[in-house]
Amino acid sequence: MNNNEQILALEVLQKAAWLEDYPVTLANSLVREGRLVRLNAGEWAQAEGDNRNGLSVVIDGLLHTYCTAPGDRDVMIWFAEPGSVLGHATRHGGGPRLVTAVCAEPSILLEISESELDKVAKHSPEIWRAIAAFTYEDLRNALRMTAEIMSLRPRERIAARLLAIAGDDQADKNPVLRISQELLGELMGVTRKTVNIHLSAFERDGLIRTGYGRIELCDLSGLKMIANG
Amino acid sequence: MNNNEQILALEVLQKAAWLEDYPVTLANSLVREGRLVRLNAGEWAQAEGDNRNGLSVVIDGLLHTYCTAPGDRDVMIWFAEPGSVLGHATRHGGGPRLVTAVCAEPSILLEISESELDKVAKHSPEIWRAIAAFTYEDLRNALRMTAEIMSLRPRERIAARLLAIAGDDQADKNPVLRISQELLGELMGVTRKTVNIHLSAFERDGLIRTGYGRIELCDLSGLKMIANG
DNA sequence: GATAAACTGTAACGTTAGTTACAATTCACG
DNA sequence: CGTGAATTGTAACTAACGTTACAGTTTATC
Repeated sequence: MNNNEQILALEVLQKAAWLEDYPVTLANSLVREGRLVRLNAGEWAQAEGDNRNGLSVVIDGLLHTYCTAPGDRDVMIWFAEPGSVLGHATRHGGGPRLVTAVCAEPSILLEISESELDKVAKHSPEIWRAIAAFTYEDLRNALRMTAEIMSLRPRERIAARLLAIAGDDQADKNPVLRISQELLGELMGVTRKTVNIHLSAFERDGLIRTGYGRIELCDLSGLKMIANG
Repeated sequence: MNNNEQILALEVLQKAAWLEDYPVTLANSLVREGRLVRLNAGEWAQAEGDNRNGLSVVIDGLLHTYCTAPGDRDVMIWFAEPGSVLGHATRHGGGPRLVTAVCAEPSILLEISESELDKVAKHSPEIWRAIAAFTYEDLRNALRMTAEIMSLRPRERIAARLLAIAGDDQADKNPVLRISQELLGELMGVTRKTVNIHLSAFERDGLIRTGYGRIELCDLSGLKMIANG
């Protein structure tokens, strides 16, 4: 059982974008040093402000990440899926964690503490380079999001976010998002009503098809045109 | 002359937050391997999408960083001052740069290419850890900005941004920002008019004093209260 | 299959920021 | 000093989103 999970963890690490350019031994070391943790839906993987150091790699499940704005307002930032990394790894503490991560489904995390990272780094110092890489990727997404919110109006922003959530699944079929309009609004800082209005308009124009907790993107290029103004 | 600049570069690196926990030899190596570049106001240090790798450390001057949203809309993200780092350093290219950096003043940059970084890393592999650290710091700022934009209304956002720009200069005197209302608006995604309305209100309430291209923060705790709703 | 929970559709109203345009002020540079 | 550029002040109008509330629909759970 535990063994199965270890094998799964190894597979996830090997396929993760931030590790794919590094030797397999690195993924092996991480699984060997880290601890697998099972969490139920609703449980917190980590809280913003935690001072525990180290990383948590999502092996299975789905988490939602939140960030706190001034005035104790939480805003949902993004999802963490298998392969995503939570937490940080700066030297000497380096300050509190950035986000709160809550399990949306039962999930499995691989937790690697600061000292365990040090052990891995002893034989594979390039681990820090890999960590810099995924942090940079997170930075890219955060900046993109910031630029979108600042320069796009809700209608365009909704189109842009739909495309971002769909990701690069350039499969042959139309991408289908399983997400409520309420959550969509939370993700982009508008109310459900606003989301609803624009989704209805998109559906009228044949760009998407909506259902109960479900959005099918039918015309990706049309959505891109809207996102681009 | 060049020697003076090298000494300056060394000082800046030694004082930079992301290097302060590392031995001085690391800063020395970076200065030795890198090249000092002088740029005039208006010149681009790097463009978003550039595929050159490597880092640029701001040694002197001031740059504005911009990010592009869908539809070729540029939004100003932040400033880069001495000690800031531009660029990225992921393995195997790792994709285009995130931001466009434009000199607001004549500036001096220390450019360190990917291969030069590799040379430094040969003797000091911990350089990657330092790079991960400042990338994480940038991520922190970007997420904070995202959370602010999503959850705060312009009035509160303006207060929050004023405090962020003032930074941690918790000197005895009131912080003074030298920035136009136009630029402020660009920084937080609202129009100059909106900035103007709220700044006027703040001034009426004695929180700030405005002048030509100048804002003095008189009541930091009052501004914090507004930022917190 | 029945009941509750979650999600979506819709509406009236008020607020607020964007748009556009122009005038007044301050500064920089010669 | 004096001219032009940059910055700030102001205004009327429009459009859009937020707020609040409730009804209708789909799914989940037992």
